[in-house]
Amino acid sequence: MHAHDHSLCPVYDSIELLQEKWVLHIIRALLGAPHGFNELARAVGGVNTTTLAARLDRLEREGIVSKTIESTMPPRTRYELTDAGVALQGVIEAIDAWAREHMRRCQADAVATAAPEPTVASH
Amino acid sequence: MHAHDHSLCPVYDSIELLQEKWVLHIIRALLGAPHGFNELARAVGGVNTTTLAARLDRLEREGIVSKTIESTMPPRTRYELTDAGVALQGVIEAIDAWAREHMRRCQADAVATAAPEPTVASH
DNA sequence: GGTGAGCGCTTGAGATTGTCAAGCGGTCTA
DNA sequence: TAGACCGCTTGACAATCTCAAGCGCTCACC
Repeated sequence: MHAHDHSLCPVYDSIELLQEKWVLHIIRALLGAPHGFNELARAVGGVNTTTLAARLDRLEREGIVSKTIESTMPPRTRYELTDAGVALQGVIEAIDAWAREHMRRCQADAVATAAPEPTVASH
Repeated sequence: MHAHDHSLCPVYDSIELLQEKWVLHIIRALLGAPHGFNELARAVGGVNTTTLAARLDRLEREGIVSKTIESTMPPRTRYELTDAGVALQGVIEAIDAWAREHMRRCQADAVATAAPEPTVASH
């Protein structure tokens, strides 16, 4: 692996973390509410369980997500954001704002003005 | 591949775009100033030229980066952010803010928090 | 005037990362 | 008693990213 000079810059490291595939999607989903494993997979939409497991593992080690086993049998787990995780709301909101402004793509904005909530994930 | 319901959500699409490896790094570098190709590679630190070329190509097609050929011989090109690209500053700033706050990593700050073990809820 | 370093990329081969399908043991709903 | 769902894991495969090298060319230097 490369050990470039940038690696002591926290911003660089954060980007490194956040750009892993599905990470931002996962955080966005979790900002809405805690989720179980398969439930989260569905909320995110398109991840396969292998990758999801790997991401959650990393995010937990990084202190962004916390995992609570509510019961082993029947299996029930809860993934939710830690304080550090919730703090990423600012990032998601910034993306959200940019998207609405510059990402018209296929749609004229469909659902505008429904929620008094500040922008976070809704399906 | 997947034609999920999510794919008409601009936020989902934006995340898809921004999480491609090196994209955020590239934008961050370009927020500082326009760059030539190799110069940009150095500023980003760690990208290889193959990937960088692919990213710039995509970002240009998405209208985030603009490429200006200043001279073909000697070769000199300038990559810079479009208005839509500059608008991503908010995203980078949000990441920046989060990083400073929650990305201790190398710092002797790792006291409380950071619980690797899944906490088991009993009720 | 010849050497070397720089420019903006591209190529083909290899390493890394992400995906798919299937499945384990179990419980809960019908 | 059948089926759907739970939280994952495995092993085989595909997509993505990386490496080293190099093309044609110009410039700064000795």
